[in-house]
Amino acid sequence: MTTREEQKEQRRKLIISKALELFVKKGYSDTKIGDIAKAADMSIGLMFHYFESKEQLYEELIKMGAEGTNAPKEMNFENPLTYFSGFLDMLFSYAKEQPWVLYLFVLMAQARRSTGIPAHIREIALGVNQVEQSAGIIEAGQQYGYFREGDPYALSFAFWSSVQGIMEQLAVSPEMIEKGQLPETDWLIDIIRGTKA
Amino acid sequence: MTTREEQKEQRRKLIISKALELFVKKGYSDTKIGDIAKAADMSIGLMFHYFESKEQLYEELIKMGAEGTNAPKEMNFENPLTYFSGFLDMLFSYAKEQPWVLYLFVLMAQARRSTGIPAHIREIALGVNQVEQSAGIIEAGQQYGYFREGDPYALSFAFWSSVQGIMEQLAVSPEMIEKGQLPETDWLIDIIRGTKA
DNA sequence: TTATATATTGAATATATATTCAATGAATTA
DNA sequence: TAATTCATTGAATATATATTCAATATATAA
Repeated sequence: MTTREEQKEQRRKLIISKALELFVKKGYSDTKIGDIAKAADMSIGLMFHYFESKEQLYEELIKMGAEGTNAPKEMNFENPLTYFSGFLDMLFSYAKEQPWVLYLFVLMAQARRSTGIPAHIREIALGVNQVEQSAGIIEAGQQYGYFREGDPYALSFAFWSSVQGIMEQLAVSPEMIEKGQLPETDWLIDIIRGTKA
Repeated sequence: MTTREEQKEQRRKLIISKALELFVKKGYSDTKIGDIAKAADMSIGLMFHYFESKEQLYEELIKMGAEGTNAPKEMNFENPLTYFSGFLDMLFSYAKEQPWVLYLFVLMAQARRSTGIPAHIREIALGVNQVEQSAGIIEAGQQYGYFREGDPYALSFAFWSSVQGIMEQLAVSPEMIEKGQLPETDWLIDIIRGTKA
């Protein structure tokens, strides 16, 4: 038997999780409140009992993502390459077990790019931008030969945009995950590492 | 002095080009007819004089893309790697001069992925899918050491999803293009080529 | 020049969908 | 048990936006 508080918390989590999946797969505007309600098996009216608006629900997800995807900042690593490979390994391993981690990553990327999203929410997503930070790591690492030659910012941009493209596609291609046809970490690392012996 | 026919043709082209840019930057649903009308500097009513619906306008763009992005199929190449590098070179060079080539590429990619798009239009976009075709080329090329080891389909998927991610981001980041911070072809080729001496 | 066809507009309409709300039932508390 | 608070619903409302249309201006044709 669940108490009312627990019940409420579970409901909220259910909505959050269904909404996340839908937002990622259909985008913010194409995800209708009705879609979420149906996915969570409840009336539209009830949705508004738990979240005051579609926008606020979306904002809550973005805030979760803002915390979650900040993780790598705190990771410590032996050499700068493992900063990147470690993050990718995590993402790929979660892709199978806990797709919501992957979904959150994709959600953030979409929010940063899409202009159809309420400005103040987009700001939050833009605050978490791996490109800038990684450019610094790449620049430093280039001196020791960890990374290939080239504009550090452009390298960082290429790497993260690629990761984003792959994750976005994976999010709507469950069969790739089931079949075990996930890209390998090294393939992507080679974008920034370049050709080594 | 322009004749009416020419005038009409120019108007259509203007609408097409503004719509393409907006669809790519904001997505199908977030692009309002009013946005296109404003961008093309005409009334909403006039839009409907030239295109019978937003959907039909979008479909026309997708059909253009279906022809355009088929191009590499006809390219002949000395070794299988130039099949990919040639396509990338083209895309990057057009990114500066004729962004609409890049836009068309992105539009197709988005249409393939997004479920918010009318089904019959999405079908058209799905008909042009580089992943399948490239997987065959990669598989064949692997035997001669042109490509790295690994599931050919997964390699193709990784490559094209990366390209897509980069182009999509470039489409909304004009400053990257202006600053000349475009990724280099080799960086992306190394996803499938791997580490060579 | 006159008549006809096309271009253009702004206002009207239709529709989808977010949001509100009054009513009802179920759980909690006194 | 009685009173009160919370959960839930379906119907009503508000709003945004695609689409239609009648009216007007401008170009072409006779």
